[in-house]
Amino acid sequence: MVLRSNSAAYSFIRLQLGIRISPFSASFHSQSSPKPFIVTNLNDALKVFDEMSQAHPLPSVVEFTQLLNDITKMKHFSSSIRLFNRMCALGVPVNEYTMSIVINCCCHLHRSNDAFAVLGSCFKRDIVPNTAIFNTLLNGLVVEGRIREAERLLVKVITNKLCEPNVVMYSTMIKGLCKTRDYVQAVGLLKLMDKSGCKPNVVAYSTVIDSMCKHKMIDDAFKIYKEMVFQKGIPPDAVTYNSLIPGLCKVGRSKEASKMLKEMSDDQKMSPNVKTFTILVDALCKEGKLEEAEAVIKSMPERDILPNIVTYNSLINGYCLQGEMSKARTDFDSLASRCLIPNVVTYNTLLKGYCNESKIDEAMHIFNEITERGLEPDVVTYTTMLQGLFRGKRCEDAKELFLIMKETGCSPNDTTYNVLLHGCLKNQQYDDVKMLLVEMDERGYLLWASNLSLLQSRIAAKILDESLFELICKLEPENSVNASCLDT
DNA sequence: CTAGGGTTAG
Repeated sequence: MVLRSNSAAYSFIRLQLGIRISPFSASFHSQSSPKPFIVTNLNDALKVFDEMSQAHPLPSVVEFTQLLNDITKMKHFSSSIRLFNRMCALGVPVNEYTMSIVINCCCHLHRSNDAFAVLGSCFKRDIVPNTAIFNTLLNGLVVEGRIREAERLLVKVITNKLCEPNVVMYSTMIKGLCKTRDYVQAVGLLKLMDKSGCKPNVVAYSTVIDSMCKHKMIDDAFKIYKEMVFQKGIPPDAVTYNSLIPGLCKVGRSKEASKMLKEMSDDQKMSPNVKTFTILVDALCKEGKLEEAEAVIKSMPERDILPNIVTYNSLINGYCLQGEMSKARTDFDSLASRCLIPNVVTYNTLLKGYCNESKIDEAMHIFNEITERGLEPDVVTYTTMLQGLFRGKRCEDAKELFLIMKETGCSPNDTTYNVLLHGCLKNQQYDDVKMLLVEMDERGYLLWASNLSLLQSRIAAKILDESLFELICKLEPENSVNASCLDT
């Protein structure tokens, strides 16, 4: 149970802050007044603040707080906090609303400790924190992964009646519990809300559903979904579907995903968009169901949704995976007539397709086309091309390209190094192995399992020197991924 | 002022 009874009244906040809690202090009611200034950037805002702070008499707390709110909305959280401190120094009688903005800023900066310090000064100033303030604090802890502390805070809020917890507060706690995969407690809290009269809504349920979908617990997710819809009568919304559809795709159940997407499309209140459809198209392509993927794309305009370049990248990738390069090429060539501009991912996809077919000259052609079209080859482009060159046994070209890559300022990453290492080992380019291992070690990159076994076998066969073992051990291969796909 | 979601390539 989350809400075990706890008699250590007040202790959590008091201990944490060293402050006295006065829940019965009078609340401050500010009057609203028109906005004095309109600011759109930080510099203007800071100028306005300077003017305000030099005015006689000093503008009211309401005006200062509105300015603070504007700066916070521009996401200049640190500046807001600085100005708040200056307000306090000026003697502006800050109120509950000012405090909530500052606490919000601290939490956005992942500094809940500072947020609690602000809460402490609320109590000192006899400002009663409201539910929104406690929700923000709770969320701050959850965002920082301090789930146990978040739980304790919630318990204190309830047992000490610091504020009336609402559905937002419970949902925030549920998010935290899901984060640690504590679904027993997360679901328990849903039930407890029900009993306590604070009925869980679609957000509370969808939080749990989404987390389960992300962790491939699709059956559990549907159990909660059914409970929500059929037992509680809460209809799903677009967010619920956007969790369940990718969740089904992720576990290879694209048929059900496509049924669900149709269900979603039939609902007038729901609006699946191009991303929702692209998830399904991509899943179908990866399962090799290209005709179905094409059908989904064809059906999109009927729903006033136009496939974009990302949708077509998935389709092109699907054909590349099936080895149907001519179809991939046809779709690629048709992009212009659909008013779509290929991006670097499009080219990388085709490049990989040609490399997999060992059509290195075609791949080279695509590679050159990237720059001709005014795009920049990225680390994926270079890595794919390097892999293709090694596959075509063009080791000298590969080494040359690696140099060009570095010269143009494109930093190789761990995949690049593993691809190079694999290529060298498979092509008997043993002179380069040590240099690559040293550079990987310098950058802290991990060794793929496939490369580890290649290295071990070469050492066992006395082709490579035993002294490399020490270096290999430092690359922590036990944590690395299996890249046996390279051997195809 | 506070809680949940979604796309492509090595």
